[in-house]
Amino acid sequence: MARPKQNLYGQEMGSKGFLTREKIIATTTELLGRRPLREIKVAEIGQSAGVSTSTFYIYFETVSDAALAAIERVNQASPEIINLMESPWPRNKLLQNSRALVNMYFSIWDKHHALLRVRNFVADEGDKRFIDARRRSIEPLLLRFQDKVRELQEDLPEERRLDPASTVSVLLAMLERTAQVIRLPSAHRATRPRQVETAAFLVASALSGGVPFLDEMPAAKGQSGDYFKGDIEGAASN
Amino acid sequence: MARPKQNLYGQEMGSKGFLTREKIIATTTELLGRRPLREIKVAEIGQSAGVSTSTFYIYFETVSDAALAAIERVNQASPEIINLMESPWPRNKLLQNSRALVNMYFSIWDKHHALLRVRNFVADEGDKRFIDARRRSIEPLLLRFQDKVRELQEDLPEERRLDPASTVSVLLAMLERTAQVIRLPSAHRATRPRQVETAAFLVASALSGGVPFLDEMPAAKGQSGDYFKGDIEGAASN
DNA sequence: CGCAAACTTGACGGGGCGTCAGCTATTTCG
DNA sequence: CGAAATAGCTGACGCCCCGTCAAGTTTGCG
Repeated sequence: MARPKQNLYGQEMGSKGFLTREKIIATTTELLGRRPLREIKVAEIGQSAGVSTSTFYIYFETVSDAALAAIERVNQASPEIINLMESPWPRNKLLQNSRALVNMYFSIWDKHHALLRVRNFVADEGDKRFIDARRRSIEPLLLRFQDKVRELQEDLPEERRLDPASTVSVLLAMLERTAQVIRLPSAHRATRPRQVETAAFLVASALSGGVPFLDEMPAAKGQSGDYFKGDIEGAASN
Repeated sequence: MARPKQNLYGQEMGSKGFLTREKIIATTTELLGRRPLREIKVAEIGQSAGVSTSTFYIYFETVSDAALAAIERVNQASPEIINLMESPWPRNKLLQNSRALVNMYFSIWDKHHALLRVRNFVADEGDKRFIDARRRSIEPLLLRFQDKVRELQEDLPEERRLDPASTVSVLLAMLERTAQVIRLPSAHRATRPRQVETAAFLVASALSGGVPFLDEMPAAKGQSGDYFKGDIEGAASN
């Protein structure tokens, strides 16, 4: 977002500078698809992009910064997904729609897995720019997801509803990580279609708040501490 | 595991060498708690551990290798968790037990988040040693999780059961990522206790295979492709 | 055309990387 | 015990990447 109008020297960027910057971003994107971030050198980007390292430093401070610019271009909320999330989800289509959502979500991760992985990793390290990039990228999805939670749980008695913000946060966490894990070789017999199926099942369960064991369900928004008094060692450490 | 008996020079390690190696691992662990992996220099580890950089290279090839050694020491399957997973889970305690499990799991991530994050990131990049480290670390949990799926779904008609391997893979993915995300500042009102609650709810749902919308549930192990025919762009790319 | 702003680069000092020869400490064993 | 063998440690060095700067080239505009 907020495409910069100046380079790092404070100069107004004209068409030539803009193109050079674009080429650097494109090259960085390309390299990140083939090699871990930490192995990508400024000299390598320069060589592939056909500019000197000095030129690189006119537009970016570090390789991570160039990667961030590439990451900002990834649209996690494709028109298809938005469209799906904004259409009504009748009860008898809940699982089908969840499945479609999961597949759409995974296909975006398939396409951009290197960039999205780096984004999340650096964000997890606490880098505010990457945290913001992630937040901005998932926000359109997140808000519509929350609406779906409210929509699908409006029939439930209040005390059995799940908190929309927390529910969506956990669901997106599941989707993010499953999209990654699904790419790793699995020693156990977890196949992609079956993991899609499980993910869809969980999305549907959480969205609808449906539970088959209501008899023992306490206030759904309760404090978890009430039910687990074991020795949580340093649960708030670091 | 498989503590090396030799250093990288092919020498048998005596007690002195062993202690030096331990000190390097401990220092690496400590530094990783304060600073991202990529910023940690060999010289810094050496200085903190009271050895020269040359000594470092006798025991490890790179900083990542030292980090891997530190990671191998983390036991994700604490006795408490194993104990919980091996005890019976009566239906009317399903959610409580799930909640306890989630809290135990999160507390381990709280304690070792830096190491576990690095482990998963490097594994996701395709590094076999880190992939193996992750697999070995979660296996005790994973197997017992699978047993619970079978145990809790044995009453269900076969066509409604979830595939244990895929179910557990997705659940662990959810727990791993949620344990991370829970640490990030949340712009929306997702609080830790509520995210624990949602995670526990999803664990309980998946373990029991319970669904409130059985009427439209197809063969639970089906191919996801049957239900989503939209334009999945490059779902198997890269 | 001519000037100012935009753009690019080669060259360079600084610093982390990884190796090696040579020294010290410990162990082995006659 | 003493000496040879083995384990352990390090300073110094060459290499490569980093990030900057002064000095050049190109572009746009009056």
